[in-house]
This record gives sequence, C-alpha cells and structure tokens, in this order.
Amino acid sequence: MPPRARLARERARDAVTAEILDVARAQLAEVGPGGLSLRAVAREMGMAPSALFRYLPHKDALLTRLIIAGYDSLGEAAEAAEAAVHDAGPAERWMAICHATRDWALANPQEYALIYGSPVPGYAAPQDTVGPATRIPRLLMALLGDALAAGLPVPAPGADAERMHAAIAPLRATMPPEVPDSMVVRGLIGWTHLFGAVSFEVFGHRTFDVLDDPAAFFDHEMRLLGGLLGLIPA
Amino acid sequence: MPPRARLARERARDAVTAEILDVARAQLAEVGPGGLSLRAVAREMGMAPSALFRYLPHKDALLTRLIIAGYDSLGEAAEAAEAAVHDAGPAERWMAICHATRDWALANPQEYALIYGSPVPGYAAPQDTVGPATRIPRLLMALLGDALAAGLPVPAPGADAERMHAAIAPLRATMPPEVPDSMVVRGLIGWTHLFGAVSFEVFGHRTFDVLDDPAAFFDHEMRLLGGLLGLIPA
DNA sequence: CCATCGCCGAGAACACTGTTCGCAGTTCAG
DNA sequence: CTGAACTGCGAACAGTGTTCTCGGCGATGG
Repeated sequence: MPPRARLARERARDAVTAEILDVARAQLAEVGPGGLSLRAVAREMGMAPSALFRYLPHKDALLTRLIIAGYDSLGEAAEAAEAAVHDAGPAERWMAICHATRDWALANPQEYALIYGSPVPGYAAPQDTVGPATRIPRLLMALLGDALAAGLPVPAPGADAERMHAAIAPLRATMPPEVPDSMVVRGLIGWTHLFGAVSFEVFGHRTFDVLDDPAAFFDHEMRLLGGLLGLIPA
Repeated sequence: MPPRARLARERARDAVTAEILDVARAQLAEVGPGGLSLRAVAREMGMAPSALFRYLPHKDALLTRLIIAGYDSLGEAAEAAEAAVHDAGPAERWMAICHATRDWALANPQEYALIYGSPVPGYAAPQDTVGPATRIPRLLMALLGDALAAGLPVPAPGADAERMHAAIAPLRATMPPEVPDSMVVRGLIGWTHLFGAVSFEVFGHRTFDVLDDPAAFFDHEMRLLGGLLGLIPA
C-alpha cells in the first residue's frame, strides 16, 4: 500500500467527512441538538441518506465529533482570551476566562447546549471527549498554580481537611503536589460556578428571576466569586 | 349544566389524563426526555396512539405537565427539608435546601434533566411553569430575609452599586424594599451555584475532574458558599 | 494493459416517531 | 327519546435512523 497513492482516496474521504461535519454544525446552530437530522444533512449535501453511513457508523458518532469540536472551539476562545491578559495578574485572567466563556456560549447557544446540557437519550460520552472537555478547568488550575507561586495567600483548611483530601484524590493526582487542597477545591468551585452562571443564562432560567442587565450581573457575580477564590483582593 | 352530572364525564377524563401523566413519568425515568414517546405511552395503556390526542393537543403539552410536576416535586422536597430545620438557624436551613435539592436530583436524574437541562428542540416553556419553577429561589430569598431580620451583617456594596441596583430591578420588584441589593445578589449567587453543582454532578461532568466522594465535596462546597453569602460565620 | 478488488453512492425497505382524519359507538342533556 | 357531544379506533402521511443490495468507478496487482 504505497502511501502516495492512498492519499487521493483518503483525501477525498476526509473532504467529505469534513463537509458532513460542517453542514451538521450549521444545522446544529439552527435547530439545536435533538433537532439534528442525518437525512437533512444528506439532503443539503445532495447525497442519499444511506451514503452518510459510509462515513459514520451511527448518529452518535456525529454527535461525538460535534461535541469535541464544541469543546475545542470554546476552549480555544477561553485560552485566547486568557493569553491576551496573561501578564495582567490573576484577577484579570480569571475575569477574561469567565467573560470569554459567557461570550462564546451566548454566541453559540446550541453548541453550548450540546456539550453542557442534558445528555441526549441513549448517548454516552466516549473517552475521546475527555481531553477537550478539560481545557477550561485546566486553564483555571494553571491560573491558581501561578497565583500560588506568586504569593497568593492560602486559605486555612477547614475542620474536614482530611476528608476533603480523600475526596479530591483523583484530581490531585493530575496536579503538582505542592498545590494545597484548599486551592484545588477553590478551583473546582470557580469552575462550577462559571458553568452554573452561564448555563442559567443560556438555558433561559434567568428569565424567571429576571435581570435587566445580565452582563453587568455576570461581571459582578464572577468578580465576587474571584474574591472567594482568593484571586481578587477584597 | 348541573355540576353533579357533569362530574362523571369529567372524572373519567381526569382519571385518564392522570394515568397518561403517570405512565409518561414512569417512562421518562427510564428513557429520559427526548426518548419519551407518545406511542409507547399509548401502548402501555392499551390505547390507540391517536386516542391520546383527545387529552393532549400535542406532545409539548405533555412535556409541560411533566415539567411542572417535576418543579413541584423538587420544590416540595426542598421545602419539606427546610421546614424540618426551620428553627435551627440560617446555616442549617441553607444546607438543608442544598442537600434536599441534590438528593432529589440524584434520585430523579431524568426529571432533573427535563427541567434544568437544555431545552428540547422546539419547546418553549409556557408561563404556567414560572410559578413552580421559582419555589426554590423563593425559599432562598425568604431565608435571606429572615437572616437579615435576625441581624445578619449586610455586606458592603461594591463600587458598581448603582449599576447593580438597576440590573436586578425586576427581581427587586418582587421583594420587600428593605432587603438590600447586596443580599439579593447573594441570593442569586447561592441559587446559581446550587444549580451548577447539582447539574455538574447529575449530567456527569464531574466524571472528568473525578471526585472520590462527591457527597463530601458537595457538602464542603455549599458550606463554603454559605460563608460567602454571609449565612455561615467563618 | 487488463482483470480484480474495494470503496462509494443510490434506492428500496423496515421500524419507529408525532399528528390528522373519518368513522363508529357510547354517554350525556334537553 | 332524540340530538349532540365526547371517546376510541384504524388508517394514513410525513418524518426519522438504519440496513441491505445493487451497480459503477477508481486504484491496484499481475
């Protein structure tokens, strides 16, 4: 199997695969996950529906690729925003990540719903999505590590220190051991709240406790939480 | 139209409607939202699929009723848990609400996904869901109000006080004016974080930043946030 | 250069979905 | 008792994901 010759076929195949993904993502933005239809994708591409199955084993595979693409797109946006203020101190970096995440989610609500909403019926996230999914948390952990090295005061551990130590063990294993437990916990809390705030807004649950200026509230909220994390001096 | 006679028909109708709801909720617990099928409900009831439409204008109506039922079930659980410790002080009340919410969500993950997950394709939540949906936030606001009356220290407003005042205006209108802005904000933040933490866990996003003891972490997390809200003395 | 093998697309088919319509039968109201 | 409203059924339509079979075209081995 000479690699030179094989390329023609494979390139064509990759091109079609890429087009499927593109069309699917465009359709996702319109009708949302769940509304996504393989037949509609095939229709728009001028193909028979059955032909799609030469490139995808089943619909879930397409969803997986879209999910990974979504994670990557969001991760890239957050990383770029963080990099742009990387020298401006932890508080700015924290806020940059928060705002980038919110902006991306509001600009791509359906993609956000696909990756952070309730899982679709029979779908189970395969291992491939783990890497891209952790880009933002990793960004936050790096931020906390830097701040720590720069002399960020470490909050005193609570009474349940040893129990916490055990609870976060798996996450600990992925991080340098000199990061104190309380910092790991703070990072998780920050990430959790960022997700909660953005999801509330994107999924429309903020229309009940109505806000006149969601952007201002978000800024205020995340700044306050940055204080709790110790990233922003009170 | 004598109300005595009409009752027979209406009672039968209500009974069928209730059975539809029951069967649908049972099926929801198995296959989740999106996987819910009217035909399957009819099958289990021994009815023709078309007969269901005598009781429901369309599938969305069934979803709406299930959503309302879900909100009410969750709200009741939280209210009951709060009532049980109502005299034990704000910190216990806060934690009771948090744990009740998490417990209910873990026990009914599909119902939780239905009400707090990404909205289904074409579905738009009607006004009927507003009341039940706000039971937990209202509980939190009442808690904050009580704590305030009992002498809870009010956090100092930040530099963006007047902007915040405008941002939360609609929510303000539903509350007694003596509650300070900073308290309203704290309440929203607490509610947001509770939602974020529970959703993270129920939707499986905590399997990435793996935790060995999610229950312990949740307890720690919400207690810490209770401190930020001023409900728990540091 | 030619035969061959593998891939690719098309079309039909199956099982499933939500929803509509027309037709019966039952049950109630006047 | 008669007429009208309500109820359920069966068939049908348009849509979905998926499978299978078939024909053709391109790249490959002799």
